[in-house]
Amino acid sequence: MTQFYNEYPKVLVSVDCIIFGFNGNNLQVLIGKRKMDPGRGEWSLYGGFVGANENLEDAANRVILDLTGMKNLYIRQVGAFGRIDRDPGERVISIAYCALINVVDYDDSLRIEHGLEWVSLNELPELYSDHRTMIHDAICQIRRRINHEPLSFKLLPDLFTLTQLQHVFEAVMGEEIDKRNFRKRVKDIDFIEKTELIDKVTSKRGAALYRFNKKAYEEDPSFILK
Amino acid sequence: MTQFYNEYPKVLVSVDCIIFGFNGNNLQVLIGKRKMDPGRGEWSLYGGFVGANENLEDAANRVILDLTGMKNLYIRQVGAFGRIDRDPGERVISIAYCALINVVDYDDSLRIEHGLEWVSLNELPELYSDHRTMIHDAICQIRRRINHEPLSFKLLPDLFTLTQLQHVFEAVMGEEIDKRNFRKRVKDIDFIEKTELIDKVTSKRGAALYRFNKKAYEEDPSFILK
DNA sequence: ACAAAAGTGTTATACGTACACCCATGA
DNA sequence: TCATGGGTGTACGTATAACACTTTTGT
Repeated sequence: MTQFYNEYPKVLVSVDCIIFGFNGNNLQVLIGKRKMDPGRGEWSLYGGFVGANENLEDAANRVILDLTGMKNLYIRQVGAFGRIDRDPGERVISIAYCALINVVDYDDSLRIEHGLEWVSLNELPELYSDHRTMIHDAICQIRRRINHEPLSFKLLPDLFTLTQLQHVFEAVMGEEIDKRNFRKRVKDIDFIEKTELIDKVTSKRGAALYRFNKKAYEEDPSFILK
Repeated sequence: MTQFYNEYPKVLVSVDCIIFGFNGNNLQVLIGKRKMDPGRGEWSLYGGFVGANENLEDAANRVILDLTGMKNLYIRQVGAFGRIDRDPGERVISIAYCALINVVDYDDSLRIEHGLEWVSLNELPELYSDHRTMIHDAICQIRRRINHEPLSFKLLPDLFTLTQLQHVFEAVMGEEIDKRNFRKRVKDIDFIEKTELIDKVTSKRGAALYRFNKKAYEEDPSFILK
């Protein structure tokens, strides 16, 4: 079986998934209480071991599909976490992935079935092992990317108001943005398209609904919002 | 031995090290021809397997020490690479690390002993497995960081001229920089200190030598060069 | 004397930021 | 009628980018 590298140690490799959602005000992460030893009962990200014939990203997508029923999400590797004693059971090296989902698309019964909770970033409890570091690294990465990649739309429905979009940016960056300046910048971005539709849910007056035009983006993916 | 996760597959985990140097004009990477199967004779990064009781970064530092005799280098994780068939021998997941060294400090006999070559980024040959992707990801990361972290000095001697420093930035970013604008920005950075020393090697007139003041940096690590 | 690299300021433009009021509607 | 969120423009200051000539010295 092993042909070349007989003499070297093998270790368990897992993926841990940081699933971000947006509740209108805050970025939230899906966490749950561990249902197995070691660490039973501690708050934890959801993860899984990488199969012998499974790519890392496939493993992450498998875990996320299991958790959310969703496919083809925006997903990025956050990094490898391999501290010797990071898993109290035995040596496990874990590759963290983060994904962004629109919570409205999420079938909440799946969340309950898995015993998961949406927790706002600023209300995170103590977490198992190095999971807090993973989340921290993930949010740093998203902050870096949000002004250069069309991330923000992944956290929103297909149709969204500019106020909703602004709230996503504010939640990710952790600071308030001036409404007029924000809208001025958005106007310059061709692939954020105004539709004829009006959202009457979030305000009495009604707000114009916008849409991310993927084709327009792919024709000219230059994108610097700030 | 295995207490908790008996049923899951274990795999080999390695680190691959992307060692960047600067030759005065170009960024260069240390690569060598593989001396073992699989892939014997192909150009490759230098790596090593992660020990059962070894942290990932420790493994990377071990490999780099072996290769260069140098410790405490600037080192960053680039990412985990785990495509099923990335290693033709058997499943190996590799964590890529990049390091920056000042080539003048490097004992060239070690390079020769390991059969390594400095190769400029724009002259890379075909590389073993996914090593080209690793290098690509590493340089992208350095480009992102060079304006926010004091990286550039790691590629230079302790004393350097502003022209040398500018050449580092140009090599990393892959574009020319205006000399006057560059020097203007450097003047605003307190921890890049002018010394009384003059370098007479690189020019007839002589150029002032500068130094990175680590203490000053740590007191005020805010740093945006561009 | 000349070649080669060091060193030095000004100006125009673009960009980011601060800021306050009217509008439309449902309750 | 009033409370709520939607929508709009300007002025100022800062940061960035473009640009050319003089100095020193070794050969």
